[in-house]
Amino acid sequence: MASLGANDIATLRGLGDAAVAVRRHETIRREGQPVDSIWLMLHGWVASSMLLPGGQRQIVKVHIAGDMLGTPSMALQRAADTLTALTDGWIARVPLARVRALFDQAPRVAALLLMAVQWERVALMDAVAAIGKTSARERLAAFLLDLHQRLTQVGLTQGARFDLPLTQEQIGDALGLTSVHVNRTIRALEREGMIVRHGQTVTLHDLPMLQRLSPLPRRAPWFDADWLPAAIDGAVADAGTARAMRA
Amino acid sequence: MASLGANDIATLRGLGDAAVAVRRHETIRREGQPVDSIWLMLHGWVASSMLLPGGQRQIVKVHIAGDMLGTPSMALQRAADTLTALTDGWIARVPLARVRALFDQAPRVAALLLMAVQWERVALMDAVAAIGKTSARERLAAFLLDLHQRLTQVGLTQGARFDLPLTQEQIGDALGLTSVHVNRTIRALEREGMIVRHGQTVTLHDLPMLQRLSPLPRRAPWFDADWLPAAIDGAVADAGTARAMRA
DNA sequence: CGCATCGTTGAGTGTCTTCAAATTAGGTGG
DNA sequence: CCACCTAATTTGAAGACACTCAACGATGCG
Repeated sequence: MASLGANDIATLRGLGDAAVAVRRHETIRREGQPVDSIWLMLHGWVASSMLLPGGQRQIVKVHIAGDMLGTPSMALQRAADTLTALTDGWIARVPLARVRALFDQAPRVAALLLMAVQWERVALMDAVAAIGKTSARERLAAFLLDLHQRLTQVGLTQGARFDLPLTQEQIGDALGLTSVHVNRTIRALEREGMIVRHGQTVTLHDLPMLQRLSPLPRRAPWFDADWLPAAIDGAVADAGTARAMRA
Repeated sequence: MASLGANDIATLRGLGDAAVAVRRHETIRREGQPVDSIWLMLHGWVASSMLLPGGQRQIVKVHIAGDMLGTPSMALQRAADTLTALTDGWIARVPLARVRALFDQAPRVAALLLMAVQWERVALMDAVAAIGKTSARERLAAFLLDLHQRLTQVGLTQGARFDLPLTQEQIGDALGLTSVHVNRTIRALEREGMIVRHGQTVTLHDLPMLQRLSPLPRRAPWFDADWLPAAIDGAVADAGTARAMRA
């Protein structure tokens, strides 16, 4: 459990209802809707986005397998973000009441949940810094490295290669850029030999260079077993949950 | 407790050590340092900022009285953000062990803490959207409105007027702009009669217009007593804590 | 009163955007 | 399996918003 090494997404579904399939472009939950549940992401890609009055869409987070979806809005009356499937996938609903119950019945899991949320908050701080202060090149490098790292943790990379099922417009929405400029930036990195593309597949061909270009540090999580309240419902469930919380 | 109406910052300090004074420009905690505590903010202004390799500084959050400081880094081995006093003020340290204990001893407070953190996460999502997709004018309007609202909740506004002890460079660091452009934008809003300044004092002279300009919605928190686990240590402490958690 | 910090303004530059169109890829039905 | 249609990528050219560099003015503190 300590360092998120566990590998059973299945046990994590102890919290959730039966898995449900979602299709590409499908809206899981729209912003403004009342909040009554969160979701566990079992397979596929989902974007959490916000629509601005001017019609622009900002993707706030790109979710992958193992992530928890929609949790920020649990402190709100109406959801702040829209959850849209970027690919076909599988999700499992978790009624908020079940999350609530964790605090009484599984304080250890509740504490892990808090840590996971704080981790997400740091990721958002990184995003603010990247979007606010860095160039398109740097932002794109950080974006690719972050995805590579997260995908590696759930076994969805082949070495430096991984599948990136986002359109350049969606990448732009995530990075605060237009699709046109995303394209130019991607092609520049490609021309310089830092990345290689084949269809949706991206290979980080010069990782050291990309890391030098990225403005964001790699962060070390701190899941010290001693920190947390005593276990109640067994290490297996915890391991799965911790993995889910990586989102 | 339900809607954060309570008003005793003092009780919230039940969690914290004795108050400590900080002076303007003083660093409370530097990024990269090991994490062993958080802080409650009793008085003054504090910036949470991140330093990028290029030397740029991004202010990720401007903290005011009643906020909790440094909590995102509790999921990390080393702190992600630097906490710097923007004005003289008072803070109270809370060892992480005491936060940990909440989960076993006061699940209701722990649940409130999670909600407060999620609320902060939404604030960061708003920041990402604003910085990523909006103009300097819109961003500044949203910034002023947000501060006005938060300051009002802790009784630090006089109607539409409040004290804004940030330099234009600091405002720029928070909004992803240079101080020069912040200045031009502020003066434009001023020229158009939306705001009035006297020294550090700002008056939102045309609130409806500013709200129309701001790209961010006003968000309604959801602190439903029923949602939370049963109270353990009394409503008074909860009220104070909830207020603290607004940060 | 002098110095440092902060605010203000001008002029020129650059990164990214907007607008537009051509090319390529992907998916569906015949 | 090809034809077609839509979605996505790619490229060009022009424009805009915000940045950089620089200087001057105001403000406040010691």
